Amino acid sequence: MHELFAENQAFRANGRLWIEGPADRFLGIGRLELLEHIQATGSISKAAKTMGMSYKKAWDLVSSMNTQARQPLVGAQAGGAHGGGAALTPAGAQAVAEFRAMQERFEAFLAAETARLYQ
Amino acid sequence: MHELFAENQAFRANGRLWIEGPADRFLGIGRLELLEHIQATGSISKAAKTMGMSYKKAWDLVSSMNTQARQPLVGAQAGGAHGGGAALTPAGAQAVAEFRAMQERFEAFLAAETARLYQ
DNA sequence: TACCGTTATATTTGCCCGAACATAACGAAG
DNA sequence: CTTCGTTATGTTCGGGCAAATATAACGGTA
Repeated sequence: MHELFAENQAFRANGRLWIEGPADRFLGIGRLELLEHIQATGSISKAAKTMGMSYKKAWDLVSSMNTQARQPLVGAQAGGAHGGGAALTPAGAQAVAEFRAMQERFEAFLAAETARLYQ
Repeated sequence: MHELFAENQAFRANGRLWIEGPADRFLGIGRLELLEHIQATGSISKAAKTMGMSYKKAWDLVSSMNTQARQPLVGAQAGGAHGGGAALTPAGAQAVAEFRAMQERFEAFLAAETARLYQ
């Protein structure tokens, strides 16, 4: 393979990884980061803002995950002290931890494949 | 993780894998299959037709690969006995073999990750 | 009870990417 | 020198999906 690519190692293996259900995508890197931001901020709207994402899109993603999972990943309440808020359920926290680990194994795979291009 | 997913194992890990250069995507599963069809048919247009792809799109993909690689992956000639044709160069055949193997390693990775969801 | 920031949801707008269409050149063969 | 199937390339068109916009409801608090 090394003969095919430039000496400066300009080429690399890359990819996308996700978990999908029968109907739709369930969890990918974008949804993972959204969950992590919800975990950090306690709010869907704050998480969306920090990611440069519209609230509607963020809410649609959360809705997709909550309806597909056996148990919701995000619990939210409208109204109240500061307008409301959202937090990860235990299932959500577990999903974040597990998929983050899966993503890291995938990145290790990609690094190994990139190295292989030049071995 | 097993508590998050249904007993019927409806969820699975999936993904996309490709090799990218400094400017653009270089080789993915779609381009790989195109190269394999060119290899089998000796023609860009026949390969495109069997894949249900427009000739222009197929040619654009071939052009992208040929301009990014150190050596062209596909050699083609217009005109002649039966209008011309196209064939993989040795570099093209090598790229097909190597990326096909990479893709199969990726599919093994996905199968292992899917199994892990329910372990 | 007015206010505030959030959740929740529908509708409209806009834009980009791919599909479709069009055209030219090539070169052996008859 | 016409025909044929292919390579080669530009341009136009349309649909689908993301973005933007709009609106309502919620429920503590002051």
